[in-house]
Amino acid sequence: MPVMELLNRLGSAARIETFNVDHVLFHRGDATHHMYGVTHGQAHLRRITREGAEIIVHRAQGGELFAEAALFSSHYHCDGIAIAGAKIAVFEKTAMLDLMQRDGAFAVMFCQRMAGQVQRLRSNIELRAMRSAEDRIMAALSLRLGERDTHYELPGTWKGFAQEIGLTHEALYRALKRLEQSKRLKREGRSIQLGV
Amino acid sequence: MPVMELLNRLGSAARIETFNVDHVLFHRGDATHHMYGVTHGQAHLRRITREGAEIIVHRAQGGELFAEAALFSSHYHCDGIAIAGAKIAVFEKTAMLDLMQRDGAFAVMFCQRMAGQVQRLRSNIELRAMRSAEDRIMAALSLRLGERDTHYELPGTWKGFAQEIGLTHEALYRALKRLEQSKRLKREGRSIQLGV
DNA sequence: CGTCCGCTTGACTCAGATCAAACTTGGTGG
DNA sequence: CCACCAAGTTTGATCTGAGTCAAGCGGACG
Repeated sequence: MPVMELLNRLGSAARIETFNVDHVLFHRGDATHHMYGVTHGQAHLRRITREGAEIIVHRAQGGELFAEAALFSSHYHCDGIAIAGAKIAVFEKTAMLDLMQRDGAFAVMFCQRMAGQVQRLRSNIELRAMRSAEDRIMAALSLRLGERDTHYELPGTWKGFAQEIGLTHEALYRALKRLEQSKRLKREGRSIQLGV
Repeated sequence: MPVMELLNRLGSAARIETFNVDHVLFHRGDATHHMYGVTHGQAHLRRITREGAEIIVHRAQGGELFAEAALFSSHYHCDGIAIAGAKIAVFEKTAMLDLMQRDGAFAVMFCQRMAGQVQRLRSNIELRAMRSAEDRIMAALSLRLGERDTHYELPGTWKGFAQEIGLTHEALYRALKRLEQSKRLKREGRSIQLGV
């Protein structure tokens, strides 16, 4: 788990904090002094529009980095919130940047993580451009499968999957049913068989 | 323009190619030897689903890097296509990685670019989660505006804007009209005034 | 044993997609 | 300088499929 790796590498420039109620880690506009990593639970990036609506820009899960963009910006662009029950690793921004400058291999690894994220985010956007629920599901599954694979074990819940691809769970279940009826996939619980 | 910067830094490990018809830069599954940058025109990342449907995973514009993920992967995950009329910078993968390893500042800069992209992509996804065209437009504009700004000059066309936020141009124009009628914005050509 | 949550299905509604058509703008080339 | 073509802009009519609300089932977990 790279969050743990980071904790070791940074030594005293890192620590872990635990929150048993929702807690604001930073406010939009604050000067950036830290980057974070989620070790347990969730953390959210949130933005308030000028009309007062709240939009969640990102939900980080256990194992993921959080607010990486802080490294490259003088102030935060969103509010950062640790959700009740979360354990959050806190890294000194300057120490991180130093480490990247000094250790090329580390910098490359960090870039790799970011590149992976960019890839996944892009795929997700293109996915959501598909109007039809059925196409969207099939495309999402295709993206998650290897080239020749035809079987897939859903990591989370179907409801969660629906959210990830931008559908309501009802729409998802109905589309799944149609896909099964037209023999484009078979499923049993959370295990999926493509084609036939 | 950072693509140009890269060309200088990499010297003989970089070159520019021009394409007057659509051209496949690389196929999915090919070993990765190059990363690219778009200097003019467009390049697409494309994937073919097992049902034969084509999905465009990414459309890179002039000035953007293209297929950065190739740096961290042994083979391409998509097909890469230079659109007719494009000028594409071609960078040796190994030279890029070397440079990043050796030059910490360069690595940090590269990460910064990626971080910026991640931010924009995330915002975009959250944007598309909004059902209402009006909310979507207002939120998109809010994201592009500075905190206190109230005026904005649209960089591209309205039609392009519609695509970026996942609406048809018809839906966009109609929603704009409603927003104007309810005095939530005013516009004149491509210049926009929020509120009143 | 009760509660929570994921799962599943039904009925209805509506906002945005789609198809169509006209007008404007801008740029190209003769 | 004007004719012309391509692309953006604007509006109308219609339709459809996903959202919403509602309700019931079953398994997990304390």
